[in-house]
Amino acid sequence: MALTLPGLDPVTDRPVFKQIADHLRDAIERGSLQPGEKVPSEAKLMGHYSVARMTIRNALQILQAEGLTVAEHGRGVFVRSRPPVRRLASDRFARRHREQGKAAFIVETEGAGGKPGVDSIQISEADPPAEIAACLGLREGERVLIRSRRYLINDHPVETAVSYIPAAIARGTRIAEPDTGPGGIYARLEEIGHRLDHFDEEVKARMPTREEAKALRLAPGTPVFRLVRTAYAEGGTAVEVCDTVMSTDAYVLSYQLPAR
Amino acid sequence: MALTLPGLDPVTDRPVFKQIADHLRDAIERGSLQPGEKVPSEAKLMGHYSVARMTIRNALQILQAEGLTVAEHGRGVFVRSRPPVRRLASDRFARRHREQGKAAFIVETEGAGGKPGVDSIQISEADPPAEIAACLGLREGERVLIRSRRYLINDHPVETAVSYIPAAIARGTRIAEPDTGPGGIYARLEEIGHRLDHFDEEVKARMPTREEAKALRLAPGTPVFRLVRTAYAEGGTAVEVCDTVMSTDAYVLSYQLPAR
DNA sequence: CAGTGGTCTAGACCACGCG
DNA sequence: GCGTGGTCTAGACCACTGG
Repeated sequence: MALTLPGLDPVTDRPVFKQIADHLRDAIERGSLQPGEKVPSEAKLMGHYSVARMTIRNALQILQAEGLTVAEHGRGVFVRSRPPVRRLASDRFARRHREQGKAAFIVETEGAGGKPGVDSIQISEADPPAEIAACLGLREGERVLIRSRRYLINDHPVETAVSYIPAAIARGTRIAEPDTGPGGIYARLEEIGHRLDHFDEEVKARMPTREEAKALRLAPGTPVFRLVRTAYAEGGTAVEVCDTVMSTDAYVLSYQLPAR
Repeated sequence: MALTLPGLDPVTDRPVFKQIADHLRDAIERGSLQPGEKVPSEAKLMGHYSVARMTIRNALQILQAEGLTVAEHGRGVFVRSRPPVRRLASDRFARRHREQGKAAFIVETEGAGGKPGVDSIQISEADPPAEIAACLGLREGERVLIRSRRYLINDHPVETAVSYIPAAIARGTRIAEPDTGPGGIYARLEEIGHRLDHFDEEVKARMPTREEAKALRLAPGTPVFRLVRTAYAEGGTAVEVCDTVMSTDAYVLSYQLPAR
């Protein structure tokens, strides 16, 4: 193989498969293996190290779990290349952006030279999950409009989002239609008298569920952000909660914090 | 075993080890297996499903990579119990907190009933990495003071942090001492005339490197947050960059976004 | 077709935790 | 000592990719 890998250390206590993973990780971090490049096949690695196949596979799996490589059946194992990231600024829901008439996602994606997309739009009315009811300050029995959708950039899914709006507010408005019109949900909320004051956004990160990995076509070893954002109208009433799951590969979040 | 698991589906295409992982995942999500509880041993699962050990181990590894279980050598595999989380509010660096005389981390941890700790404090002066120099707006050749440390709650590490302060600002001040005094770095910066205006915070998440996993004693399947926070003084000069890596198990980040 | 990774078996020996 | 998970071997057959 073109790539030169060290031999095994015969004295160390470190298990063989971890040593092999270390060698490959080093090669990736040094740049000897470039993003997109093919890692030596299992057969070649078996030959190089004179070990059984399972030992090689264990080593490769470490790298995969670390998000450094992806395996493609029948083709090989490849160093992962990072997709372009989208930067979310803390003023992304400012009124001045909304007034331009497009949803935040569309504007930002086009601005970055990508093709935005939204699919899997589903709308329903139901009792809210307890966590959401608490965010919205709803009493038992008050229902919510649920809008769920998936966002794509250049036909690749990057984010799923579910919005919850008190049914008392949304019922009969364009918020309950598939196309919410220019400026999206927030523009409609302001039109019907809920002038927005601020948003609270809560950020967690974790490994995806199977469903999330599928919906976002996540490579193994890719965590997700979970954002729960609550929109407050002037006067302090919560008027919407948006629960989103995003590929951490595709996003950098950016916030401004006050010092005073 | 007390837990009842379904049998294998003889018709599906889904590989056996994935089916087994599904059964166990269901049991965890349903609550049939509670946090801290022991998953049936490999031997028992081999008996229940009549499969080879590697098949069981592959199944268990899926759950581990998903962050649902941890294996303890010689004891068994256990459903992970989530540690208490620390919530970081977006006003956590507000001056009113700083003026109480304690560092943000100490105040918050004690307030939540935990025992705060800081260790591995290292201080040096060096040329900044390119990324940091860019954040600080430094010219070639301008050096920085580097303060690195690790934060602990109840003796468990949760976060590593590295601060970079232009050497021109920090040299000869208490910022270059191991103990920065009441209110920490930011209080000292304000005392010497750099009144803080705001912070920019950039949030990413990814799987940890080996070193990070070790320093934070991360369970397999736990991603990390990487925060890079730049402090700006009134007038717009960047006076500090803080690069932190945090266990996503231990933190929820919370931000307020403007709507105007 | 050859080469690749995906799944699975049936063993082996070791290291750790606990009684 | 026994049960646990950790590492490793040496095979097998399958499914996918590409020339």
